[in-house]
Amino acid sequence: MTDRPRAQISSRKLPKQARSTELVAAILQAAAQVLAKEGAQRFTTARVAEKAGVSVGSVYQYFPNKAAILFRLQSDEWRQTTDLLRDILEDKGRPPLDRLRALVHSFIRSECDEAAMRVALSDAAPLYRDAPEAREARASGDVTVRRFMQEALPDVSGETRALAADLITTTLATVGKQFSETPRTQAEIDAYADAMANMFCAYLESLKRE
Amino acid sequence: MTDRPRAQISSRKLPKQARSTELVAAILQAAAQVLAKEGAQRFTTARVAEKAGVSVGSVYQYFPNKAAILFRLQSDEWRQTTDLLRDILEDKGRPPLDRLRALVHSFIRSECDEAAMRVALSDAAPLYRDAPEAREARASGDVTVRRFMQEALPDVSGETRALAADLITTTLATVGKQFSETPRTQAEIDAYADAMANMFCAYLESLKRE
DNA sequence: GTAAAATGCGACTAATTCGTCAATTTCACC
DNA sequence: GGTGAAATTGACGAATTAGTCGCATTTTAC
Repeated sequence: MTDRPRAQISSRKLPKQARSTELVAAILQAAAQVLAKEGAQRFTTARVAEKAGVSVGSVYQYFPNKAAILFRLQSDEWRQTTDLLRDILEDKGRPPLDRLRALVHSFIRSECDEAAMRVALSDAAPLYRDAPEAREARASGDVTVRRFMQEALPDVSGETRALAADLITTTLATVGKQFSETPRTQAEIDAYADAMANMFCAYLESLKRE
Repeated sequence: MTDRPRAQISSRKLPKQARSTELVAAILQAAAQVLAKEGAQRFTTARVAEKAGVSVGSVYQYFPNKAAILFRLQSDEWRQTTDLLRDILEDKGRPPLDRLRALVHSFIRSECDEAAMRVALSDAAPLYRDAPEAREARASGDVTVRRFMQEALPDVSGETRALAADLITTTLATVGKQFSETPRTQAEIDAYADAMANMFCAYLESLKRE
């Protein structure tokens, strides 16, 4: 066709490495925005590139395919959550059940922030969840919770403890996600987190008594 | 997949002859199979039609769009679950907490049957969940659980009870789904259901004591 | 037996999407 | 200023998909 005028975007001159690093960051940020605003269905490489002010070609320079972008977003999200979790659970200055309560509240609150993005990310899960990297990422995260359970329930058998850890982790994650899918007031959020914390504590207490 | 929610999701026209009734049944059965075997990504009207031994045109004769087929599958599934739930919870011959235990076991077991189809169905949820019909369907189902909670926790405030009902229902549904996503032995299934039932019972007991 | 209604067909259209690649621009270094 | 490699571009190819429409076939009603 005809030659088209260049879009002259005045980007700072930067050393090679930094330039591409920024590009990756821009792509990820744009991806998060597209995901939150448009939803998983309308999350396309073209839209991400446009939002990032970059061409599709550049996106494919740093990500092998669409799923890789989504997986990266999910990984970042997940590591953030894991860090939060560890900080709270390993604060040895407080009784275990207090820490668990605090954990539930933090988690639910953080789940309700950026709810749109998280929901869309889980809508898109079919695209990346079968990747081997995704599997191994999931497996490596239960260590903290196991250690906590060992401290909270020292006299309970390892098997029961592992099951309880699994159940609590899964409940927190899945119920939190479901809960955040509809908009809530802060009061509702706190009430729900309280109820969940009560349930967990009652459960652990009952295991202690056995 | 299309992106925006379709205007209408209910049946386009009602089958009048026996022939067409059979056709609808064939489409639904084929749809369930395609969903289970191919997953949400590869669930297309063409594949459903082929599996049903029918043409795409015929599919569109009775379903206004793809989402309608998925919604119908979901509805059927959901009604089946609701019936199961009611039968168990309203068996007045047994103590409430016994019934709750039985409910958890039944639910988890049923969730693990046809796991592939249910997972795919929830993967496809973005396609039908925003439809008005889907919203109202969800809302109408908590009655049974509320009644049960009233019986199990007569002395607890209505607010607390409603919250507990919501929490238990959501936990059962979401954790059950997550649990069924990976293949399990019967022993694992029973152990997990036991743990979950223990958690619920401990929670309700703790509410009674307050 | 026949006409009208109901049902069924499937090639086709229009739209969307992912990912590629030859051409172009930028930039570090001379 | 000049040079070549790295970075970036965006039009394009290939593939897939939802949904339509005119026509063929079957059933029903009389």
